[in-house]
Amino acid sequence: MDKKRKAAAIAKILNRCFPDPEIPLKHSDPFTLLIATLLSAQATDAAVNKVTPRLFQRAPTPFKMAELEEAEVRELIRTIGLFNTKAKAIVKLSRMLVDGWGGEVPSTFEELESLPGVGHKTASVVMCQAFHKPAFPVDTHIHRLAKRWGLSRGKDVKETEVDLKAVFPKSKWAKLHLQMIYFGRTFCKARNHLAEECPICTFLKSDSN
DNA sequence: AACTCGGGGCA
DNA sequence: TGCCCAGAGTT
Repeated sequence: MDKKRKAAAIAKILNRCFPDPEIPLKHSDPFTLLIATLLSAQATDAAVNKVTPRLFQRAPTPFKMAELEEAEVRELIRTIGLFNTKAKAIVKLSRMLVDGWGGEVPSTFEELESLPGVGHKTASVVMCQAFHKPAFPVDTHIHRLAKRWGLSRGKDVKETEVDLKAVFPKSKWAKLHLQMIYFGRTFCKARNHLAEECPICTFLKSDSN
């Protein structure tokens, strides 16, 4: 079967496993989602959810966040990995939003990626989850799954993103990003790959291709 | 391309 | 304990 048919079958299985995938603060405003996504780098949902209530109570908007001392932000997110780097980025980013964008989060890749602490992956999450624009955030989980499923031979996430965009319809990118991450965390783990219990591995094996 | 930040998860 | 991670920036 060709890759698009394989991809469609995989998407169906993912929908069954994770019908309504969530990320921290997915349904919030763009600023909150941006900060939560930035905090999520190399960290777990639980760790992020632990610090965001106090952080956003103290500074719910770029204007409020821009007024905080870096030391206070660092203290508010102290329990998260990379807290020093992230605190610096959050304060500077907020001040940039106030000075250059009237306190609004921009909705283009170029503008988002010009902000400190915001790379292509974080920008992609904001683009598709906050602004509902076409983007497929590809991280190391998704990179690994795409290769295991034979949907990409990309040697980095950049190449994998191109390959995945070619086989999945644009309307599904945002949801697939979340579903694939949860799937990678549950079944196709980086280490200790649970191939016997993995519904997609089972499907691909049973299929003659 | 390699290194660094950093607490947490997992073997 | 040691290695890796829902990345990004610097050298």
